Amino acid sequence: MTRKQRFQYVIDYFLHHAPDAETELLYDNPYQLLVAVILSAQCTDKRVNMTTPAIFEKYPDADSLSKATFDELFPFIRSISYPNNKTKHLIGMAKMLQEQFNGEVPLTVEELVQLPGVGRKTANVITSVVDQQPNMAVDTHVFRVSARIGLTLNAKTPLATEKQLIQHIPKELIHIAHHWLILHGRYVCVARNPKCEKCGITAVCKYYQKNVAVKK
DNA sequence: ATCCCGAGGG
DNA sequence: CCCTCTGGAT
Repeated sequence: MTRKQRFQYVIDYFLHHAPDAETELLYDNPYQLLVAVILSAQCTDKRVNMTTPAIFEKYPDADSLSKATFDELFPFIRSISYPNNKTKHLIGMAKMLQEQFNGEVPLTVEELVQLPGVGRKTANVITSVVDQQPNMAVDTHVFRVSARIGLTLNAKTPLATEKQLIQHIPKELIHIAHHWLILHGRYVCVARNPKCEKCGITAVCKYYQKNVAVKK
């Protein structure tokens, strides 16, 4: 099977089985999505969603969040990974939104990565989810799943994974393909003991063929 | 002990 | 490239 055929098989499968895949983070506008994605670093979406409603109620926009003090905001974030960093990042991010972007979330990767707490992955999430830009955010799930299936070849960094995926996935499908890989990684192709018996694409999966199929 | 939609700094 | 940040779930 060629690499092109592998991509085609995977795309066809998810187009049929997950045509409406989308983020599981709770949000109502770009500002809320940005806050949620910053909080999601090394933390499950489920746990982020437990904290964001209270944050959005007290800090409904960049203006109110920019005026928060560390001690006011910290308790909301305390039970998430890296609460110190994330509290600082959120306030700093909101201040820069106010000072440089009229309180609105910019929708280019170049502008987004200037914000405290926003790196390439977060910028790709915002621009692809809010604006359907053909940017591929590579998180731990996308990285792992792509490597296992064989969508990526010898990709050792998230950036390498991003470039290979963008090269092989049609532009108009990149933003949804991100969610296909995320959700597949979260519920089926999990890090430890992947649930290959539940997986619909083992026929083209390098990991399955190497580690599972041979033992049967 | 390992993992979760990483970012910043050295 | 490396390291640190750092809590909860499994």
